[in-house]
Formats: sequence, structure tokens, C-alpha cells
Amino acid sequence: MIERHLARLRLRHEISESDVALIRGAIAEVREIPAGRTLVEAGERLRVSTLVLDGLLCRYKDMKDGQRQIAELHVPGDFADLHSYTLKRLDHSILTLTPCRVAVVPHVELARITKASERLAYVYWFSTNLDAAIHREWVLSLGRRNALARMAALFCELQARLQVVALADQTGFALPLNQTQLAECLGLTSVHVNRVLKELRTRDLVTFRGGHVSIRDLAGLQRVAEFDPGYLYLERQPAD
Amino acid sequence: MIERHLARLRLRHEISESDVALIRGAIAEVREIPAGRTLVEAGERLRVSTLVLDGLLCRYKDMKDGQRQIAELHVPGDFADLHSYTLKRLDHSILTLTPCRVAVVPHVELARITKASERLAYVYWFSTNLDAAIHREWVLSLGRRNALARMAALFCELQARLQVVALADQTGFALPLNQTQLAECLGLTSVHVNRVLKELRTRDLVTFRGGHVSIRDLAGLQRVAEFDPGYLYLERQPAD
DNA sequence: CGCACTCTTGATGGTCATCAAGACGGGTGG
DNA sequence: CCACCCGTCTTGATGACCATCAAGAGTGCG
Repeated sequence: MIERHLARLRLRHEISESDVALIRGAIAEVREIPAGRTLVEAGERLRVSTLVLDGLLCRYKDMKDGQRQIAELHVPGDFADLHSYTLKRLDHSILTLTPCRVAVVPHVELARITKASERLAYVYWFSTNLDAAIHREWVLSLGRRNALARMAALFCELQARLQVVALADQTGFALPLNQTQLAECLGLTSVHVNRVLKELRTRDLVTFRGGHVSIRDLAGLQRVAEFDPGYLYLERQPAD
Repeated sequence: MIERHLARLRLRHEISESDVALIRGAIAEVREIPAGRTLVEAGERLRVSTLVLDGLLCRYKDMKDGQRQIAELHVPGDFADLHSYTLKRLDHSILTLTPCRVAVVPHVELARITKASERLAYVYWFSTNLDAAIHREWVLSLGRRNALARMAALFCELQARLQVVALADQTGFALPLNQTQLAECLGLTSVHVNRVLKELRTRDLVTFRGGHVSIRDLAGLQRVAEFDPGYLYLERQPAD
């Protein structure tokens, strides 16, 4: 059930069987949630964190006029709001973008298992720091990449992250979003996203259609994006 | 010496005297560093974290063509790279923007004190999550605010953060940056920053001159920025 | 079959980048 | 002491990128 989460953790860190048992024991409940459901409202007091088993979620913030900015996408294996364990309330909302299956992990359980295992405490701290690294890359994208490079960078990031949990390969992956949601990730309008997707298709780099990303030329896409996967920390972390 | 760091921590969390002693004991060295020095290169293996005692630092990433994006500013009392404790190497560089005085905290000491005190482990985890919250607000700024609102939001954020360490009040604060560096925070060019500053001055909201931000109308500035300090978690965190 | 949502494309305009040049100001050396 | 120099600031002119507005086509669903 938590295989994808374990795959994600074990890519970077050695995780013992006793730690796996602790994680399994921390899950209070598994829930199915339809698409478009706001799991967490910004500001509400939280007492559980949400582990994504299946589906896509996002963290987003809104402006008063209704403009939305998505700050991060969450794929299976991710905790969507592990940081709520220390923050108690969040500065953003969390929304399901597709139907999701999630595991609910109460904060009291997180307290228990991180006390029981220094290793898990460390690994989960790392995990929230990885979210921050992704945020920084998005800051770079929004601040300095043009629309085409931004889109390319998003596709490169998702390809790399989904590959970790065997949901992508070199040729593509499922991405059941519409162009408006892509725009909300990229700080663009859906109209411009449409034009950019056309340009990527024309350049024979990638095709986005029917919720599927078909990569024609991954190296070319990465070149357009100036993609450097370093920020995803995909390598085994030094034991030290 | 670490009064500002303690003020920052104690705003949000109760910190016992024994924890203070642990923090003090973790400092290996205090260094003075001139402005414009790259403290950390992206990718290098780190074994220490840096606590800012005095001065201003930033985390930044560069594009190949030399364009720079600053992802966060660090003020006295902040750890500039606490996250390197778990990440080992960083996805960004760290630069002094002014002459700085910093305390060097080896990762082995961080390991020691977070093992000795669950409370400190928790508080420092919170601290890195707060950095992530700031990143998210910058994502929102870069994605959805226009140049004027972005600048206003930056000033509001710095006013609030510097007030915590008694380096700002309602009327303003020192900000020894040039317009190019502001542009690197905001995803703009220095030329446009100049025009935006003029507009803010004309509207009688804020004056930036000679490295000092003079706030004429804080409420008005916050309105322009749609500033909501929630993401800075300035309130005492629930004990639970 | 009709409705709602999404996608697509064109036309127009605004925000911000780029290029260029002059002003200002602080520091240095002749 | 003043001339010079360099970094920074300032302003204008022009243009690119992306937003906005609008309308029609495609698609899935009740």
C-alpha cells in the first residue's frame, strides 16, 4: 500500500524494516477522495498529515480577485502536508486534482514514530526540505524562465519525480490536468499555455493531449528548460 | 550574541534555558565576512550550517545566461542554511549582501543537540518549514502579483521579519541593497525596479533611498501588496 | 440532443524588458 | 583640492512577451 512512499524514501535513504513497520503503524485510515475536493483550507488547525497513495494533489494560494497560484504538485508517494506537523496550520490550501487515495497519518503518530526512530525523524525532515527545494526551483522558473521554458521545466520535473515511483518513463507519463491548472502552476493564463503547448508540439519536443504527456525528445526538452535535476536530490544521500 | 536568534525562536516557541545552553554549545566559531562573498556554492558538500548574527544574506540560483534569481533573504537571527543539515549539499548558492557576522554550527553539533532535545529538533524542523512557507509566498508573488505589488509585498515581509528582531518598526528599516539586487528578488530588471520605486514614492506609500526603507503608509502598502502575514507564522505556536 | 467544459485561434493592448544615454555621488589619486 | 572614475540611479524610446477579450470548435455527459 505504501510501496510508492517507500520507493521514494529508499531512493535517497536506507530505511530499515523496523522503520517501515513504524510508518505502517502510523496510518490511521485510508480514504478515497473525489477530484476537486479541498482537503485542507489555508489557516485551519490540522491534526493529521496526508500521504498520497494514488492521484494528484496540489498546494495553492489565491489572490483576492480569484487568481490562483499552485505552489507544488504532489504525486503518489509524497506527503502532501507533512509540514503541518510542525506548522499546525498551513499558509496554503490543498486540493485534489484527480480522484485520490490517501493515507491519513495523525500528528500524534508522527510524534510517536519520530521519537521512536531518529532515522525517521531525519528522513522526514529531509522530505520537507525537499519540498522547499522544489519551491525554490519554481521561484526560479517564475522569476527568470519564459513561458516555454517554464512549461518544459515542469514537464521535466514531473517526469523525474514520477519515474521514481514507476509512473513515468523516458517516453512520457499520465498528467490528468487541464490547461487552466497548468497555467495555475506556471503563473500564466490558460490561453497562453495553449499556445506554448502548441509550440512544444511544433518543435517536436513534447505532446500534451488527453491528460497524457508524450515526450518526443527528452534531452531537447531539458535543454529548453535548462533542467538540472540536482534540486530533486535523486541520488542516495551520504550516510554521514 | 545569539539574542536575535532566540528572539526569533521564542516568538513562536517556548525555549528552555537548557535548550539555550545546547544552542550556545553548538557554535564552533564566529566569523566576520565581507559583503559580496559566496559563502556556499550550489552543490558543494556541507558540514556546517550558518546562523546570521548581523548583516544580510541571500539564497540564489543563476541561469546560464547570467540572470540571477534570489529565492530568500536572510536577516539576523535566521539560519541561512539549516536545511543543509539534511540535504548535505544545496541546490542554490548563498551570498553575503552586506558585511556579516555569522555563527558556524557544525552538522555534528546539530545532530548532537537535536538528539539531546526533542524540542529543539522540533523547533528547527519548524524553522525550515517556515523557510518553505516564505518560498511559497514568493512563488505567489512571482506568479500572480504585478511589479508594484511584488515590491510592496517584499517590503511588508521584511518589515515584519525585521521587527521580530528589533531591526524595524512601523516607520521603516535599513535595507542596504541596490536596485539590481531588489530586481533579483522580484524577477524584474533594475530599470523596472527603479520605476516601481518611483511609483511607490509618488503614491506616498514608501520611500527607498540610501539603503533605507521609509514607510509612509504601512496599511496602504499592505493593501497594495494584499499582504497577509499568516505565512510568517508570527504567533505563538500551540503547545499541543 | 443540448449543455457545459475545455480547447483553439485571432485581434488588440498592457506590462515589463531592452537599449541607450545622461546624472549623481562617493572614493581615489595626481 | 579637484579631476576623474566607477557604480548606481534615472529617464526616454522602442519592442517582446504575455494578458485580455472574443468567438467558434471539439468532446463528454446527462
